[in-house]
Amino acid sequence: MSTINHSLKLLLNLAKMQALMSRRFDGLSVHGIGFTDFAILYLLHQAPGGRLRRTDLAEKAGLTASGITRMLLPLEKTGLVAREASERDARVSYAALTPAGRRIYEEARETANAIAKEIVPAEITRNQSLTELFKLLGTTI
Amino acid sequence: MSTINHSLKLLLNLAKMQALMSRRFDGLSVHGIGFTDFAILYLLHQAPGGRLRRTDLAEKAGLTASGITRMLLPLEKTGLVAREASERDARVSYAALTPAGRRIYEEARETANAIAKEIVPAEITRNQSLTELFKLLGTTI
DNA sequence: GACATATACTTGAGTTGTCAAGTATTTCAA
DNA sequence: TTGAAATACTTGACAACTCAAGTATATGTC
Repeated sequence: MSTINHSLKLLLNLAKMQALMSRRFDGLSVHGIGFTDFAILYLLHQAPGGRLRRTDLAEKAGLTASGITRMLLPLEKTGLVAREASERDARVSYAALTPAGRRIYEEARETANAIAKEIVPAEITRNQSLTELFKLLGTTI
Repeated sequence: MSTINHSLKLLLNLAKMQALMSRRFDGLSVHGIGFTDFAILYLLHQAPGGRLRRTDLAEKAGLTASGITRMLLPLEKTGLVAREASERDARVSYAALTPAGRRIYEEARETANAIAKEIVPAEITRNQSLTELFKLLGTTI
């Protein structure tokens, strides 16, 4: 085979797009957070009780356990996320959204929604095949 | 609006998928290169004369000018890419694929093709809407 | 032909992750 | 009930970028 297959081409495009996109989301910096921070706040906001085990949060965000430790550090320092221990298992600790975290999230969400709309034309998001892709790959947030 | 719109959800998924994916491409390390290195070699391989201006390469790869300088450094050091000056414009320099670079690229391509096939089921790649997405966003590699 | 502006690139400093290895706790099987 | 293996997390060292600011050259305008 002397060329790249379609799957690989798609992944190259995906990588490029993600790079461009994440730079656009610098607009979130007015709220003092980055794109990944936003994803974390979103996941916590969605979770029952506004909290998740660090491992689960890592998995949902597509990060490693180590990556989550690193990303949560500044969020805990600024008080957007609190660390909570589990009384059942001394190994686990939770990341929980604080009231301040919730407030920032809700503000940042408006900005993020606006940026996303700019980047991705609305018709595209209604296209089934993309959700199919994510489903098949098991990466749905 | 109290929730995330579809565009934003799509972008969150995209980011997650890209993170997972790029970790899978650690398989390229047997060739001594990473995923972005591979993308660079691919773009040079494709280009007429096997070379591109650094700026153009950056744009095509979705990196900044600074990022390209940084990424090319080790590739030049290991001799996969050569720096060539322009005789028309003293500001520009080209990145050119060397014979060694071409060889490594061709080897790595087989690995990358195989990994991509594993990650993305073939049916998906035939789905138009994804290419539509990339086209509309103008990010096609 | 001189000067403002644009373009191509590099560099310093910082951010956001990774992997490999380490620590603590839990679970399971003999 | 005692180890061996698994799980949850953290840490050190490093990679792969980013932005802001700098240098050098080119271009267009008066």
